[in-house]
Amino acid sequence: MQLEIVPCRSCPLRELKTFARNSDAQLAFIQALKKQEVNLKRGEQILPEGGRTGELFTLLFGMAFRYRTLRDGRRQILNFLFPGDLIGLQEQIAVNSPHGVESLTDVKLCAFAGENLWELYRQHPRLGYDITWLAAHEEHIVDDNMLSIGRRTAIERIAMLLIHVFKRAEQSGLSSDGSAPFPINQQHIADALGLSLVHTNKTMRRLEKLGLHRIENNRLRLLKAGVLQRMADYFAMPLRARPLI
Amino acid sequence: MQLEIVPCRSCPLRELKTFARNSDAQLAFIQALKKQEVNLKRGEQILPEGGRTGELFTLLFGMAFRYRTLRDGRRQILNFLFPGDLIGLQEQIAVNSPHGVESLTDVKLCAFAGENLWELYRQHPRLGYDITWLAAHEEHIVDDNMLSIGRRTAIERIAMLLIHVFKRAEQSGLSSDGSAPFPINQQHIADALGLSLVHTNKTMRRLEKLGLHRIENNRLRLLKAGVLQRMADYFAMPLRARPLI
DNA sequence: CGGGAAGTTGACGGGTCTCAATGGCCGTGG
DNA sequence: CCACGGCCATTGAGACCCGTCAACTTCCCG
Repeated sequence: MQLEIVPCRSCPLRELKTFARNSDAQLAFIQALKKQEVNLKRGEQILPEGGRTGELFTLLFGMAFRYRTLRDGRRQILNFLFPGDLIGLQEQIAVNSPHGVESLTDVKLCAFAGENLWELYRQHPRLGYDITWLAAHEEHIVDDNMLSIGRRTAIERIAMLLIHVFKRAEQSGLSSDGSAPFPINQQHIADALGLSLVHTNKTMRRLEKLGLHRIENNRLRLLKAGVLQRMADYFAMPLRARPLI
Repeated sequence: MQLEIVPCRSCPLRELKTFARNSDAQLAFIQALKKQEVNLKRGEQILPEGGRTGELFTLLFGMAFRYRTLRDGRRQILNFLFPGDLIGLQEQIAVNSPHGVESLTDVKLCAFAGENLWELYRQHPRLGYDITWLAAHEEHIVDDNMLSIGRRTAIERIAMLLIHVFKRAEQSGLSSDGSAPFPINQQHIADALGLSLVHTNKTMRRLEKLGLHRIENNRLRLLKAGVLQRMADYFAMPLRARPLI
C-alpha cells in the first residue's frame, strides 16, 4: 500500500506513444473512479481462481499472467499481462472469476470499484467503447496462443512466445536498449505452451544453439528476429494507439 | 437474400429465456441498425481470414465456427458459434480480420454496418455494455478451449467438446427432445482440439464404446452427462440471461 | 555452509502423428 | 438400374514427438 498516488493525468504510461490520448473530462472521470493504488510482490495472486473480488484493475507497472487449472493441478497459462492491460473484466460478467491472475514481477495496479463500470458506460460512452476494445484485443491474443498450442510444434511455439513477449514489452515501455525484461521461467513457458517442463527445457536449449536469441539476467534479446518470425510463422500486427483506462 | 425480414421485435430468439429483454427504445434502435438479413449455405465463408468486410453480424439461426490457419495450411478452430453470437467484432478493432468464420449449417445472419458501432455506444450505453458482455463471454469460451488443448488428454478434450456443444445448442434453442444438432465432422473436431484426424477418429471410437453419448444422423445425445463431465473435469457455468443485439 | 528453487540431462515409454489403404454413403450421370 | 466419384469414417503399421521418472548441477540467499 503506497501513500502517494500518481494522478492519472501524469501517469507515466500516458507518455508512451502506444496509448491514445484522453480528454481532460475523461481523465477526471477515470481519476474519480480510481479507488486506490496497489503494490504487490512477485508471485502474488491478483485475482483468485474461482473467487470473487468485485474489483477491476489496470496494470500500471510490471508483468503478470492469467491462468486456469484442472482439479488435478494441471495448469494452463492463458496469456501474459503487460502495463495498460485490464484485469478482472470477465469477473464483472461471470459470477465467479473463471481464471486466476498472478504477478510475475513486483507490480503496481490501479484499482477501480467494479460496481462503477456501468456508470462509466453511461457517462462516458467513449470509455465504454475503449473497454470493448481492450476486451477484443485480449481475445485476439488468446486466439494467437490457441493457434500456437493447437497447431505449432514445440520449437515454433517457443519462437512465437519469445517474439510475442518481446513485442509487448516493447510496446508497453518495459524495454530498454534492445532487450526486454523476461521474468518468465521454464515452468511458466511450459504451462503457457501446453508442454512439459522437461521438453520445454530441451527445446529451448535446441533453439538457443541456433543463436537467434539470448536470455541473460532475466532479460530477453532477439538477435535474428526475422528468422524467428519465419520459423514461427508469426507476425504481430501493428496496432493503432490503444486505449488506457 | 431473403425478401421478408423479421422485425427484431418478433425475433424468435427473443422468446428464449436465455436472452435478456430489451426496452422498446433499444429494440427500435437495433432495428434501425439492421442493414439486411443474409442467408448462407453450409460451408460458406461468413468472414474471410485476413480480409475486411466492415460488417458486423449476429448469428440468428444455425451454427458456424471461427478459425485461423498457418501458412502451410494447419488450421485451428477457435470456437463454435451459436444463435445470438456476434460475428466480426474483432474486425472493428484490428484493421484486418485476424480470423475467418465459416458456416457449419445453413445460417441466417443479421447484418449491421460496422461504422455505426460507435453510434450505438453513444446513443445507448446499455447496448455498448452488452457488447462488452458478449466479447468477454466469447473470450471465456476461448479460455476454456485453450485449457483443453493445452492440458487435457485427447479423450478428455473430446468429452469436453461434446458437453460444450450440447449445452450451447440447448441454450440457443437448437435442441429438441434431448438431442442437439451436431453438424461437426471429425476433421472439425480434430482442428478444434489440436489433434490429428486419425487420432481423433480412434479416440472417438474408444469413447463411443463407453456408451456415454451417441451421435446419429448428425444429432448428439448425452447418455451419461455426469460421467462425461467428471471425465473432462468440465462444468459449464450457469449464465444469467445474456444480451442479444 | 545448508537448503530450496530453477535449470539440465539421460533413459524409457507412450500418446499422438503420418502414411496408406479400405469401406460406407450419397448424389450424379450414363 | 448401375457405375462412378467425392466426402467422410475407419483401421493398421510404423515412426517420432513429447511426457514421465529420476538424478544431478547451478545459482541464490539466508
